[in-house]
Amino acid sequence: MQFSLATWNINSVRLRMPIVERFLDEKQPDILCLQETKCPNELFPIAPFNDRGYLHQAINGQKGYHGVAIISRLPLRNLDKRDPGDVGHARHISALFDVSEKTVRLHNFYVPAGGDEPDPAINPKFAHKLDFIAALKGMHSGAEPGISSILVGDLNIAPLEHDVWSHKQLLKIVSHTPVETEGLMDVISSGSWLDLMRQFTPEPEKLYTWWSYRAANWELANKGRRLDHVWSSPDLGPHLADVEILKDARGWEKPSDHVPVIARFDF
DNA sequence: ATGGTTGTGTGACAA
Repeated sequence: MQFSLATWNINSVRLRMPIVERFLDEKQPDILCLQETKCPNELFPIAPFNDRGYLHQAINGQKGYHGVAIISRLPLRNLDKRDPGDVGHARHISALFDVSEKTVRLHNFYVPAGGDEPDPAINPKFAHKLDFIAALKGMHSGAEPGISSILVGDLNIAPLEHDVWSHKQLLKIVSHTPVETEGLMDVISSGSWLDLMRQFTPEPEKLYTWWSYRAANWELANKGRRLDHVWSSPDLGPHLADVEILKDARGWEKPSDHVPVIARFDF
């Protein structure tokens, strides 16, 4: 059987429902993980998802900022949420689901962007981002015996040289500073995570999931970064069939500045 | 080019 899972920083779920519906109709993932929903739970637009067979949701939202959600055709259980730094931000939710013979713990993260100054001593937003890296470092893909793991989301870090348009020019830019990139690569190796997006597309091929709104022509300039990620425990690696970055979505009407990433598995 | 754009929610902040 095939199973597919998508992640997308949507930058306001209510404003973007037309392109969310288009995405679901065209790609039909079994599970969609959203970040930056900017929507209180009681105002989350459930009906368009239910109409398409997504009867299960795990939502952690708040007014105005942040917010994450897992939208699923498969039942979700054992919901959990974390708040690294204990600042009251809705930036994580996790759930268990069953697919084929596997039980999977799915984590959906929205790591803080971290502001402009990459110095935790003077920039509390960067310190908060480092709290998330520390929290991720405490997570192992084999944390729960007998349960596989998938971790997705907008991690707001482009860890590899070819995850950005210019490694040299971005070394002092938040999202690609050494403390972030080395931190995230430590998380991947110490937690035994597989970086699924790089399984079939290793460096030096460029991979981007985000293009700034501020470019006059995002496509022509192509100054992208890979800020969105899909990781799994090693046991799921042999089941990975394909990873698609839906770059076209950056050109849809009223787009998010991030595009969806879809991982497809054969079980 | 130390700019530029977008969203929330109606002023300032986050990204």
